[in-house]
Amino acid sequence: MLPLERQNKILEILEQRQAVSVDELSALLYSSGATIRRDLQALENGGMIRRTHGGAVHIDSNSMDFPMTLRENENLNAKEVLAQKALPLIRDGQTLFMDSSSTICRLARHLTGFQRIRVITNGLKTASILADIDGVEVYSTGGRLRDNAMSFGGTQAMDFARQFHADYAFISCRGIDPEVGVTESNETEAELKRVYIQNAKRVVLMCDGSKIGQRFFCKIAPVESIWKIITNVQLPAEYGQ
Amino acid sequence: MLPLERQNKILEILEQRQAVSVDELSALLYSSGATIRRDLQALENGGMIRRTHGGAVHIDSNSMDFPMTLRENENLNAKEVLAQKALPLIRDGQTLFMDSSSTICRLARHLTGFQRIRVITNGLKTASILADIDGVEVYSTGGRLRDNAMSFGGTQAMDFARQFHADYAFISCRGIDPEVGVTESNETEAELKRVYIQNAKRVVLMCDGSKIGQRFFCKIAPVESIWKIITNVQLPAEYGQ
DNA sequence: TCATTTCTGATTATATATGATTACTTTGCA
DNA sequence: TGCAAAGTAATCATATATAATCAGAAATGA
Repeated sequence: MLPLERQNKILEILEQRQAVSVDELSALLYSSGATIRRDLQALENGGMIRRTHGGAVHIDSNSMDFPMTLRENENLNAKEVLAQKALPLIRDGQTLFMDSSSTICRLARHLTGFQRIRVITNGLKTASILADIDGVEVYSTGGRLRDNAMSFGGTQAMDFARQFHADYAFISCRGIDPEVGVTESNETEAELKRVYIQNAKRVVLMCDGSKIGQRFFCKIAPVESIWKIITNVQLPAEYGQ
Repeated sequence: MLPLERQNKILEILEQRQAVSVDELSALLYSSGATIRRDLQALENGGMIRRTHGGAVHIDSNSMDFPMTLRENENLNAKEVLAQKALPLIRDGQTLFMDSSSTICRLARHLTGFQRIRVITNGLKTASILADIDGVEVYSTGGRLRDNAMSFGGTQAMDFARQFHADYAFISCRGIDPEVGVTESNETEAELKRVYIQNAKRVVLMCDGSKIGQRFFCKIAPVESIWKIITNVQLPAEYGQ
């Protein structure tokens, strides 16, 4: 059997079964263990499978499409908790602004089972996740793509967002403080969040405890303009929640 | 037997079977191993098949998506071949329109090593790939995200594109025919491509041989408005190339 | 017609793939 | 923790496939 033909067969087998052992492949494909191992190594180098001791496992194709950034992996639990708290607010037929942060992106993953939800976002990853969810109509702001943040910004993005009015704006921030209000470290991101806030009926701020009491350079809005703060810690009284 | 006739037979055989060996082809087509090997090499250079030691395997369109290590780059597929042909056209400092097709997306992956390239695209994946490349400034059209195509479309996307003027428009299509011109099966995608064509100095059409002579519902542009057609087969004279 | 180019198959030196062997690593269990 | 079993990577000899070269055959074009 030809080398690539054999490797293709291995891939086929791994699409039907989650995992397979070297011995099984060896028997199925009439090749020695050494040959199978070399095939598996080649496939792994190409990113097609993942090796395990004694065999290989399937890599599912969407997980490799957009490799998770480090930022999303850290504090995963906290973000998941915030998403679960936010979810009950949402109803069928609503229109939502969602910023490009990884916290809000986490919420996007859970937007399943709704009908006629409309989302306007400047987050590339959020948009691509929502694209796969039935019942969600996605609008992306477009504009200049900010390299490291995977988010759109700039005049065009703001103009785009201004065309809509939403039931909720789901936003995150770098810091929130009773005196200074909600702050962000990047002006491009901040100005777009201001647009979201202006054009939404209710503003939901989602941030973990580490942001509380922090102050950053760009002011987004005073605490009073936030309808609800969703966080994983007890909030002091000054936040008016 | 003529060389091209023999190569077509090889392709036919490989459409029915996953893989075939040089010896088998040699027997089936009454030619020496050397001749078969030369045919296979030609087909591989055109991106039509993938060579393996002892024979060749069929290229199936999903498996070729992308994980390509350096060593695997020697095995080119059709989209890769087109990308390599298009690359020399591009110069530092230029502005490019790129559509959302997978063919153009492949070109995007190679846009490395340039300076001050500006790209306007409606392709979600193209945008996210370019975001990671230094020297490329990415603008995404935004607009309604078309679920299955991972691309933006609609009025907003068109309005956005109209704000720019580009040196090149790199577009793909479903069909091209000397009489009907360039066609597409989806109107949303087609109307955006028309905007790209109108606002670009030169239009480069990239498509593999299977599109030649095909006609689809939505007309994009006549053949004359295409500055250069990049394909992996010999073009008949009527295409004016 | 002849000259030129392209194509072909034989030859050979080189490169690749394979399975056996062996020494080493990981795993799981006591 | 340490030991046995299972799995692996490295090496090697062998078989097979390949690219490179060449000379003759077939097509091409003046």
